[in-house]
Amino acid sequence: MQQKRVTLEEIAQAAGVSRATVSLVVRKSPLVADHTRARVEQIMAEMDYVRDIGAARLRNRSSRTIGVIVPNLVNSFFTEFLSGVEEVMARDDRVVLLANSHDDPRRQDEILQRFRGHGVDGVILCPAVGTAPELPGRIAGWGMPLVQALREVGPPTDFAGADYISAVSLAMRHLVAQGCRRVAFLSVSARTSAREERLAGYARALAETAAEDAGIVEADLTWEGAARSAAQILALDTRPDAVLCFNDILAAGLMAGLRQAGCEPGRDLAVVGLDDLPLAALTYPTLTSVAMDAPGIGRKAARLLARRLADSGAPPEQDIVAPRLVVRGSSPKRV
Amino acid sequence: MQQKRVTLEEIAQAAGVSRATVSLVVRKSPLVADHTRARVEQIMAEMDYVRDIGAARLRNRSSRTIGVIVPNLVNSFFTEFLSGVEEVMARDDRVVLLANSHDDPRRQDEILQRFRGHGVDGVILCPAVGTAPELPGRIAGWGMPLVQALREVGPPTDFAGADYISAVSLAMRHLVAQGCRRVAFLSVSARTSAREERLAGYARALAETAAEDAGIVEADLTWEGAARSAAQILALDTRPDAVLCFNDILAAGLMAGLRQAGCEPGRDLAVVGLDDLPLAALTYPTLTSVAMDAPGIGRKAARLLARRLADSGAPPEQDIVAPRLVVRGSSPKRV
DNA sequence: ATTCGAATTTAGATCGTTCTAAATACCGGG
DNA sequence: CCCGGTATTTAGAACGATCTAAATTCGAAT
Repeated sequence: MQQKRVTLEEIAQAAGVSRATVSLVVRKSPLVADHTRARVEQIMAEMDYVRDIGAARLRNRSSRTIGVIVPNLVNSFFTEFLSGVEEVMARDDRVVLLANSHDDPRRQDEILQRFRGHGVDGVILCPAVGTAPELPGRIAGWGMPLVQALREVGPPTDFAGADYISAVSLAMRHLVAQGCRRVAFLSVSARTSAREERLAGYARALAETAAEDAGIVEADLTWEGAARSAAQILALDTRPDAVLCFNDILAAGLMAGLRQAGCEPGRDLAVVGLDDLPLAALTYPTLTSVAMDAPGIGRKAARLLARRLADSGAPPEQDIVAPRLVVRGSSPKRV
Repeated sequence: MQQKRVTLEEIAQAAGVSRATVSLVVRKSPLVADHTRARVEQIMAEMDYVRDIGAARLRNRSSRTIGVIVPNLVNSFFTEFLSGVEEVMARDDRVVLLANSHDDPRRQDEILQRFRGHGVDGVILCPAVGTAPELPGRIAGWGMPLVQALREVGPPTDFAGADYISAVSLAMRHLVAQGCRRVAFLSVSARTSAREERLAGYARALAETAAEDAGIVEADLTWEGAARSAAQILALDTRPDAVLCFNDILAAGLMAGLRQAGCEPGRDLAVVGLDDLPLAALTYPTLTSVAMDAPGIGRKAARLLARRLADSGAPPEQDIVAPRLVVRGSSPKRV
């Protein structure tokens, strides 16, 4: 069965000191004399001591554990984000509790309760579609430090995300430079801040450039959904010469759908995605996209949370990464 | 600061019963009278009681937490796997501690120590490249239930994975049926059981079918690596008419590389992948692949661990999912 | 030697839960 | 109204660490 743990008490016994001293050694306190520390450390190594973090947390309220809630583990944008979070936390000797809300606010609530029960030090939340704007306030009421990431609800909290307004602008200016004029937008149907932001970017970019609004089409956030919407896009009143997509998954699906409909993406219709997933280099034609550095956003979110844990009084901070255009084959120069 | 928690004691006080009774209610013990239970539950709801799982674990040794170690969070095979694990665990009201070994055994060791300190109930491990075969034994020595997944080291433990030998056979028979004869294998360079298994499958399939070995080429496990290996493949002594790839990422990268080298994948050279990642439907030509049901493997791993937690004496079990061929555009009939 | 302050070490209470063993309440039958 | 038993409830000791406050040790200065 479960092996009995080696405890502080046993180490203390073996080293001929008190439990408290060993505890100080474990926590690398400068209070303990060098020779004592050395002896205790050696004995800990010999006896394979492993500190019980749960017990420690019970007393001092820090579990060195943080929770991360994402709405999805299939979209690689979230997993790249996650890997950034994990990287920083591991370096900081913290551990990540992972949960998937499946974009369901009820499940998200349950997860938060579970996290609460586990005594996480804080949470990084990418709010599910339909999350109540009051949620961040409630979480704060529990005394649980919160960083929102990628999406945002309610009044400002710590937030790490990407500037999709600029990203869409960037993409639009590129399309115009390539000679496109009638640009459609392939959006996602779920109402999230991510969607609103990109649509706002689209509107602003239309105002700023010579491009004309060829229409907005909606699809599920799956490549199949995007493929199905190809027909709709081709049937728009103003036949677009370019499509700007909510993200690379939709863009890739759209290209597949277009080809099926007899329209060669790139040649007949420029396509641009957002996020620059690894996928973008593997489609044909390769996909022009705007890179958002998902792991970077994850690292930023992790650092924001670390800062918040250190200083709960600091004012909320927004940490936004700048987009970077990556031109590939799906948006060639028009002649 | 950290809000003070509502404790059992306070609920007990408010309900006019003892701490022990409230504890029984929390744990849904049948010992407590219905009317008492009802009253206590109501008060718990009113006071927003959240049970401290850390404290509970300290006493009864079950944390309802399990650890998962994957070598990689970018390959979506692992994240799909992960989502299967997470799904089953969440349903079972357990929580997943996630860590990424980056295929580094030293990091993997550190993670295991952290997990130990957190008192996880068990671990699902996808061993890093170069993991010592003794590791599972050491973990067992700690009294920590272990399930290996996708890769395996050391003597048999509980294991959930896919039958890649059959998968490769399936792919090979398909290629032969399409009229291919000279089949090359694009492998990954890192030595893992996953690699050995697929190579063994390749060897066996060559023996079973009319196909001829056109050679084995190695690449990094990235699409860029695979793209670079396209030239090598085209330069093999026996010019292959088909390439079987270690996984879809390599297959997609290879197709991109082939095209760059002036060879049209599908038409000039059939390509088949393994895993059937979502990616496979989005390449051009779309990629024939062998589906391994990654989330299904994750669910199996989670269930194996749950079973092991319930009965630590049971004999080790291997749970292997069967492969399923998905034919797409990259392996057309030869004429 | 004595004293003082700094450097080290420690006893004992404590965190919030569950366990054990025992106490109390309740019920129907005699 | 007492009895035996079942049904419910409970006091108090754990679990393994950390905190507080106080005790001890150690030099150096007197």
